Amino acid sequence: MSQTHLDPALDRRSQILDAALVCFAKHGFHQASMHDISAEAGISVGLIYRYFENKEAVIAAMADRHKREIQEVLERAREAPTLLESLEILFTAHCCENSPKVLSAFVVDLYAEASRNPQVANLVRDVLQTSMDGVTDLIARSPEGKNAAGGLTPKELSELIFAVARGMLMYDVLQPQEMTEAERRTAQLEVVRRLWRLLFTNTTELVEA
Amino acid sequence: MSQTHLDPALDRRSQILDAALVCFAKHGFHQASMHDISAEAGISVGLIYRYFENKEAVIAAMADRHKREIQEVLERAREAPTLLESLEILFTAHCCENSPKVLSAFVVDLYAEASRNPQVANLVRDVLQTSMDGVTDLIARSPEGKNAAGGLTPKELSELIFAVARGMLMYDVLQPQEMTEAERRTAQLEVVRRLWRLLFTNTTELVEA
Amino acid sequence: MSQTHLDPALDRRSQILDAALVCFAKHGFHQASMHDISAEAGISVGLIYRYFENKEAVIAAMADRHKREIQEVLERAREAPTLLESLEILFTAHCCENSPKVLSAFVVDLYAEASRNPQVANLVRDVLQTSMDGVTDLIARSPEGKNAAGGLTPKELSELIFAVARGMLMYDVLQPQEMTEAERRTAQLEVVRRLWRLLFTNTTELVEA
Amino acid sequence: MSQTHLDPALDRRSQILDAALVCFAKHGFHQASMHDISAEAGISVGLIYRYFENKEAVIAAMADRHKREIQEVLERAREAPTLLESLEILFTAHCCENSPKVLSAFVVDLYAEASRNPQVANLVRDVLQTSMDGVTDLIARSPEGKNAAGGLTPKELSELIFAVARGMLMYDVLQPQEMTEAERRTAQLEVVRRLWRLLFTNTTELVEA
DNA sequence: AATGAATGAGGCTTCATTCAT
DNA sequence: CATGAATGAAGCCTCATTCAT
Repeated sequence: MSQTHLDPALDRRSQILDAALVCFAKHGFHQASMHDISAEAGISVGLIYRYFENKEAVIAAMADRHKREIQEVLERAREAPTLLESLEILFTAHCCENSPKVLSAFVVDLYAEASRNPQVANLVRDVLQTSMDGVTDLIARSPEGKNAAGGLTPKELSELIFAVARGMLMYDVLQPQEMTEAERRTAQLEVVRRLWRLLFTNTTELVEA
Repeated sequence: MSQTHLDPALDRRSQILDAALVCFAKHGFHQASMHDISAEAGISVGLIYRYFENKEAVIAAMADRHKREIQEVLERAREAPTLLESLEILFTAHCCENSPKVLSAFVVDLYAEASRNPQVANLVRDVLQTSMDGVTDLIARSPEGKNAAGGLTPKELSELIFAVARGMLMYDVLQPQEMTEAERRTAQLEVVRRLWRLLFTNTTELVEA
Repeated sequence: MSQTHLDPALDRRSQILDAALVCFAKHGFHQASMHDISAEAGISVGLIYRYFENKEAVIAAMADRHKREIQEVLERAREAPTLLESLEILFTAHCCENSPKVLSAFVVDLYAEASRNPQVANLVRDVLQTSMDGVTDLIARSPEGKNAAGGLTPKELSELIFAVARGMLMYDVLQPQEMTEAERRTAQLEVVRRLWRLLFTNTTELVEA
Repeated sequence: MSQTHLDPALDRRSQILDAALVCFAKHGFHQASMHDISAEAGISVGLIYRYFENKEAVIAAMADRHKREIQEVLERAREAPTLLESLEILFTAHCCENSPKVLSAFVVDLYAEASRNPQVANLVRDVLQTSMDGVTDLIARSPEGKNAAGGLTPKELSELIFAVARGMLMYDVLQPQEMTEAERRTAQLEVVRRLWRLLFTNTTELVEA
């Protein structure tokens, strides 16, 4: 509120990145033209270049902002009382943030770009590694995670959990608009919740009992 | 067999699609130029247009060929003696085909393209649905799958299994060349095997026993 | 003297022209951007437009200032006791003024610009004509010039002298930084001095004697 | 004639360079747009890029062609019976070639470009050095040049001669269209001829006589 | 069937110029 | 007076596509 106009330059950058996100999600990084972005942002093409060196820099800044958003979510997840609640926070965020909405298409494009742009690959790998390390840590510390099912280590569990989240996000881009995004997320959440319970319900205790 | 070289037009199409796969995986659909593809195929640009209406058609044909390859794998998977062996066949193929190699980058690009090209989306959704239906069926028929862990239905189990596979494939594009593709696949396979065993080892029986 | 700082607007114009000279010499008229000039002058872009209608006007003003500088030199040259000393004053100035330094590159650019900008062409032609007329006059009045060598008229002698000066200036822009500008000027001066002496040593007298 | 279509690629390059010469002379290197050149050549913009990497390459190729043309002239000059005739061949060519016409504006622009583009500077310096060395040699070998007037060495005489030629060429760009190019050349030739005679008429003989 | 020269629309980027503050 | 954010036309260059050979 009072912060809104503290730094107009940052506001502009955000405005441009918001527009870029929409365009990138709609057309892809390389199919979205600078003109598309400027139109979406309601500014002129030239103005983008006052805030970003070039298109590459816009993409990199988007990746960087994505990274910082994910890291924020990780902080919040760390503070949840139980492991499952932490995972739920992460999963919900990883799927779709609220403001600005991280569209699945953007994330898939980010990975596609990462496969050939080392700078982007580093950013994505970095944020992913940090997140996975955080979850590995959460698992290792939580009572449920200590003796997880299937003889899986905390690291492997973390890998599985993130793979599922990514895989579901990837699936999202195929969906026509029949189902609302909220419904889809709810349905997915139900499935992963059962997976998590399965992974972290200490079956050995059941056997012992 | 005897049909293989009867239709030279099909050979040309294959040759072009093989080249396109390499280029698409290396540069992405829209960053790869028709000239790149023609050079990779060792033919002239104009010749591509004798076999494909335009670039879009090449992409669509690639998606279509991908579909048929996956369906072939599904056939093989169906014939495996156990559910876990079926899954292994599918997982290995989904990661990387042998000839021509289906590179992870291509699949990620395919999903990215699907998010904005309805024709491609339909193809990808179709093949995925068919595969998932097939696996759902396999699970429902197999003794291990009937009463799976966590109260998950065969459909949900299938969703999980495919999500994990996709998620791991997506992760692949981030990897630098440190690890060979074979090693990575082996490591992934070990993790998913344990997941599958966990999902399909009927823990309720353990409790009952 | 007392007028020097009476008109701050003139100071601003000078400041801008000084900066423009540096930028024009470094990048050329059309490669130097208004932003370059404003940065070199340590002012904002907009301010330039308070003192000059547009970029063309800056170029024209530069040409005009160059003209007045040359005319000043001509005045000084006129007052020299001998023809050769007059020429030396002119030659030295034509090569490189002291403050602000008239860089050779600027002059070559000025002629290049003159070849397509009639306004600039008029200015340059005007100053050149004035200078040449002045020198023609000097020659005609001086005892050495009256019966110059080779049967050349004062006008032709003047043309030759200016052509040599321009040609040497043009040569300067090719030089790498090996030789200092001062050294180069000295070497050139030596050659032209001998030319002048050759032109104005009345050889006919020698013959007659 | 029969050579005209031996290599159509070379023809295209020549065609483009011819057009570029016209545009460069008319507007300057950086003011001439690629579209201007393509229009002058009667082809599309894209086609230029099949024969030249970029605009810089066109400029460099023009400089290179200029170099080869000058070298040809030097060869012809070498074969002239007397020193003065050699100089006349060189001077006429240095001013304006016939096919394709080397316009003065182009040469002035070339020097302007050389002052900031090292690649062009090297080319121009190279051709100039070769030409001057050639003339120095001609002077040193010729009976007239051995004991030139004014105590000038062959190298200094060569410098003077080239400076005059350059200076006159530079003067050309100022001329309005009143005088035809031929008339101007004739007038200039008359002056330089007298200079050359002055430089190379062995005055010592006069004295001795 | 096959080539690759040719086209031209469209993308990225720069920069002269304006104007609200 | 002075600033510099903002504009948008225009330039360079790429590339999907066509077509004469």
